[in-house]
Amino acid sequence: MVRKSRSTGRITLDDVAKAAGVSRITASRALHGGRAVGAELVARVQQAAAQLGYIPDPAARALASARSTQVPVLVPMLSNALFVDLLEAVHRMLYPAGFQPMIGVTHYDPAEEELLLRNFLAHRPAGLLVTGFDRTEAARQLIANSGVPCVYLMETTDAPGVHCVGFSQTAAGSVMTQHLLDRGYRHIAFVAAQLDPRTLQRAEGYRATLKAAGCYDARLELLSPERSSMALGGRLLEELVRTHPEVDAVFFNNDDLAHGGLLGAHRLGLAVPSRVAIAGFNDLAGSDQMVPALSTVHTPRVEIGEQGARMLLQLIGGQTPTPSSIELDYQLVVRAST
Amino acid sequence: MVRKSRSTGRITLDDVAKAAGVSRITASRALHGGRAVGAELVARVQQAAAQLGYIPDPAARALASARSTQVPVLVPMLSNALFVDLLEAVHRMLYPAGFQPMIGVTHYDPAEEELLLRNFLAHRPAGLLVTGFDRTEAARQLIANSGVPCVYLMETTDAPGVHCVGFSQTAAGSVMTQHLLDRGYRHIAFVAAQLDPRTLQRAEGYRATLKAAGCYDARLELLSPERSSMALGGRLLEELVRTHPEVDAVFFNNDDLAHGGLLGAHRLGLAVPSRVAIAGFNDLAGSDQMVPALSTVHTPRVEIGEQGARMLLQLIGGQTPTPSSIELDYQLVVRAST
DNA sequence: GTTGGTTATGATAGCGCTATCCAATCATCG
DNA sequence: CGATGATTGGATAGCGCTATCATAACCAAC
Repeated sequence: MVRKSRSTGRITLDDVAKAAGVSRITASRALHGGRAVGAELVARVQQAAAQLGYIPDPAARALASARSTQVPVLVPMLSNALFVDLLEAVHRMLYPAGFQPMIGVTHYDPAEEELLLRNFLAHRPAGLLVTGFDRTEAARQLIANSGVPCVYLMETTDAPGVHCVGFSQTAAGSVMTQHLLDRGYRHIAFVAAQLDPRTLQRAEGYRATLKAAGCYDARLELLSPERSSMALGGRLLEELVRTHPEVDAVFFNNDDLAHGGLLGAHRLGLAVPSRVAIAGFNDLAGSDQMVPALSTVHTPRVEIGEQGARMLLQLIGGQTPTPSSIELDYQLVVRAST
Repeated sequence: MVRKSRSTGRITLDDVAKAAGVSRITASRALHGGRAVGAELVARVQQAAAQLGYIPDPAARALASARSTQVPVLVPMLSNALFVDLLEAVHRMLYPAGFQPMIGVTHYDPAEEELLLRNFLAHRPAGLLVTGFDRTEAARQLIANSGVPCVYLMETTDAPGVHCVGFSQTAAGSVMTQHLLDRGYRHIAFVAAQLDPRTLQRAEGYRATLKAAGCYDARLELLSPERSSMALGGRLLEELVRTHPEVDAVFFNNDDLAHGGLLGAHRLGLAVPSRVAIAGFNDLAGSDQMVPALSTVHTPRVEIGEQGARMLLQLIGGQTPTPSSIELDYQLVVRAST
């Protein structure tokens, strides 16, 4: 079929096909391997494509095949280094496999996530990576109805048919609390900001562990809806020490809060850990540099990104990954601050 | 024209047009405003679209119009909070205007940037935001030949026809150096990592200012190709103090290095600023929380993002922004560490 | 040979949308 | 009042690619 062009001078598959002396559809198959093509033709087409500098038009491919190579990755926030590490890992896995990760930032807002999802799904993505399970019912429906393979990151569930990679936030919260108990602290505060579900799960771990030890004091649990930051960590530590001077250890729910708390303690002239112990969560860059070095829980965000991406690639390839839910290990990292 | 469908049950513009009793092209124009359409028809079409839950297919739009709504934003690194702030600002401006910012991370690697550019340009983006001017010749050509409006961020140039928003890295480097001189320091070291062009420009400002004051000592200039990090900052401070004990001030090229340096000084038992003054660059979150609080240069990355995005929107709209080069102000922030 | 089952290649027909031209209507003006 | 131009709606023809079905070629088995 001959076609007249209103075209841009762009090199199309037709040009490649002509140069290789084959039909357009054969050129397509030779380049993208939809179906068997003779080895000699494949070579000829690939050479022609390389020589002409052919670049496939992703819009046309998406339109014709009802699938793009895009993979939206929805994370709550880029200012949390946790998610930057996660995104790097995801990118490292997906990009070489021919997929285009598209970063979407939800700002911890389910409504915003729903909007992003709606927009991204219009692009007919190859797959989908999202953070956690906390979303609007509409968003859930969008994912389900789209038929796009989806892997959930950071948290896990046993629900059948749900593919996820994460770790037990609750258990990780417990472990650090237990460590503080083991060290002999008895007035252990918990400080959290940005009260997303994972934060609350860690709080749950903290609470349960202290209750089991008979040391739980609700007044030592500070949950702030504000955005997590060093400044907030400092402020909350100060508040805590002023209103509850008996506090002898503070478990900050995030390393940035803990950094701020540690520095706040310095400002107040409180010795760490002798007057007050400080613990963090996530083991972000710099925690080992603090003075004293920060005890924290190292979370497997890189592995989550890698394994989540790998699982998604399997789903895209039509395989059924087993297990469908992967729970990874975290690591208690004991340093000088406790 | 009637068309048989191999379709997916997706709601198309045809469905909307039918429901509104107009032709497909009129529906398209009513929704996207390419050309004038009667007010009553617009209302009817919009209502039909809303009622059916119509979502335009971006791939089809891109294919038919040779333009998508995507706007690649290429930044060197997400682990530098600077660029996260920049991206947030860009997103805030572009998204409500109907454009889809696509984050691309170059890892400070021109070859990787070129690859990203090649891939992104295949999507026929509406516009392009890139960091600085340091790229491969091929990348330059790609941008120029694509005809896609492009705004350069972080640095500025007077070259005609180049649209850019940034600040003078050199001058900002000078200002902090001058501040240290004014405070009476005479053995001022410069510590940098990740030697991108902007870092080198700041080094240039440092060098020129010290030379003018007759205080320049090349041995106090530490340029490390490693990735910037707190750990590196601590390590380099230690090295500096060991090999050049006369050093009385250190200008770290980035706040994260400075944080590490400050903490390194603590570990070594060096009083800040009396034994050694510490200065940073960028005024990242937490610099005001350090003990002592970190003197630094506040850089206008949020404004760069906003104004860069605004400029790009003008270019996309066919306007010619004046001026084509915007140089923004930075702020010397003097705190206790100097 | 003919049948039947595999490949390997091609022709055709869209994917869902917009560019472009054309026709119809209406206001403006010498 | 017809000519002119501006404005609004529609018909047609693709954008660049792949799904789908048909066709041709080949080999094994009766």
